[in-house]
Amino acid sequence: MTNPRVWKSQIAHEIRTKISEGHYQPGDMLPSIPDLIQHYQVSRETVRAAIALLATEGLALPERGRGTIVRDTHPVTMTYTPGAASRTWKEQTQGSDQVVYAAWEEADPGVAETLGIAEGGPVVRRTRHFTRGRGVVQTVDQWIPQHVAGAVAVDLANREVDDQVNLFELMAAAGHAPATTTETVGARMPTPDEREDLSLPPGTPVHVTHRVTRGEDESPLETSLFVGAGDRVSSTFTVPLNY
Amino acid sequence: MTNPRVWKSQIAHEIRTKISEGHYQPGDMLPSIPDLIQHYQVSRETVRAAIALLATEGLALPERGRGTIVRDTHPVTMTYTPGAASRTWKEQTQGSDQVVYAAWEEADPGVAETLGIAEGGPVVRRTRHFTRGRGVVQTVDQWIPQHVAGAVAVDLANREVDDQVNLFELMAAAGHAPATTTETVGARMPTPDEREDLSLPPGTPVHVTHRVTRGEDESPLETSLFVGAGDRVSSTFTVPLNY
DNA sequence: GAGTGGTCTAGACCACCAA
DNA sequence: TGGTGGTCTAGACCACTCT
Repeated sequence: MTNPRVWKSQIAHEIRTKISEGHYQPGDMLPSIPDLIQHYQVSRETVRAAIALLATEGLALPERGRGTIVRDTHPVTMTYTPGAASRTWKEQTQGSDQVVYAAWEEADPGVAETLGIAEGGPVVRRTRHFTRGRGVVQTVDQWIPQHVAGAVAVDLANREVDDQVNLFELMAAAGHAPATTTETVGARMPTPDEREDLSLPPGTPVHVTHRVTRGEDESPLETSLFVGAGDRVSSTFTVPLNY
Repeated sequence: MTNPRVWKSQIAHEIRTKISEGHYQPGDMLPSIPDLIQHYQVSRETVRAAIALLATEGLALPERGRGTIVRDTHPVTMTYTPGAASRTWKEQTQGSDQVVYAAWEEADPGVAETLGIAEGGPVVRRTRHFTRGRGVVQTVDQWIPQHVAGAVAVDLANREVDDQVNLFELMAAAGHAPATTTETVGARMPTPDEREDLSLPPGTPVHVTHRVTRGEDESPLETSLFVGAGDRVSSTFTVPLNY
């Protein structure tokens, strides 16, 4: 044979099919492990391996003492719209955001390069958590170079300053008016830290947005890294066409 | 104890740390399973479970007969830029795209709604594969409603017509000039089909873009669904700011 | 306490790769 | 042919939830 025995994939495939055909609805309990052992006449670990596969695909959520729940596949409940600010977040999502960290730091190589400053140069770093319902849905790290942060009328290294809209307006007032943002959007699996911060179930990717805000002269004014729960955050962009 | 025994997570954690600290570099081989059994004095399945964890996180890639390779964490090698067309794809990435399917179909409910036509109404569906190096990197499904597809000077249900730029120009020539696109970007784990099409290693999410192209009067002209390998595709948007 | 999933073991056999 | 990872087993013990 070219293949080893196939129980694991076989069982996973059958359950996956039953989910996609609606035999098992989101919220339903899957048959218990002992039931599946009976049904397929295989060992416990084999059944668990099949379920684990479905879990990493985001289709099932095993819970100790209760059973295995069929997950809602794409409950994309929230939209982050770029080029807008946290005011928009609140309006659109009825969520909230909170500054959890703000301080002067030395720019690491990556940040220094995107901001066009010297490595190790002074930057303000601000970390925010965006919340909706219970639980953090997106985290943001923001870096602002000294020549911008120092020109602004408030102390950005202070957690009190918590409104993005004001920040952009303050920048404008300080002679650093933001003109455009460039956002690069990608996906990857979360680090263990991110899984904890965002309470991610197994098999849920994160949605990563790297933003650079520039002034009229194209000089970078700030850069941010948004990391959102892949099953709860998406981004919408509208772009005029030229072809 | 509140926790069961922890070997699996413990071993995974140690290896993960060694990767992030550079003791194991991308491309290196991890110690073999027998070595790790020796080192940690645990059973084979326990070691495999730890490695499987790292694999689903995208950090390790076990290969039969060879060993387990440390994966390159974020090799985002390619950029899809929205509002542009496949001409741009070729210029930017030195890749190619190929039409693998083109035919008239009946609109399913979702497509019908986004296109603003009747459910089951006639649409042209076109599927393309975007390739770079060896292997498909992104697949696209596109739906064009009859009043647009029928007005265009070529037969879109024919696979020969393969250039997106021409399509937009053809639409314009037929009195349906595209004016804007709205793109919604998200992330999720792939279906088994997608894993095969895109040759995705375990633990790699897909990067999903849902696009709607509209004319001057906001009427939908086409909709597309882009599904890309999360470790190879990202999207970049530049947006003028208004705050 | 009964039932659920989580972890671990010791051993077996298989598929694949490279020398 | 020897080493690597992949699958599977039968049984044990543990942690958690619900009644």
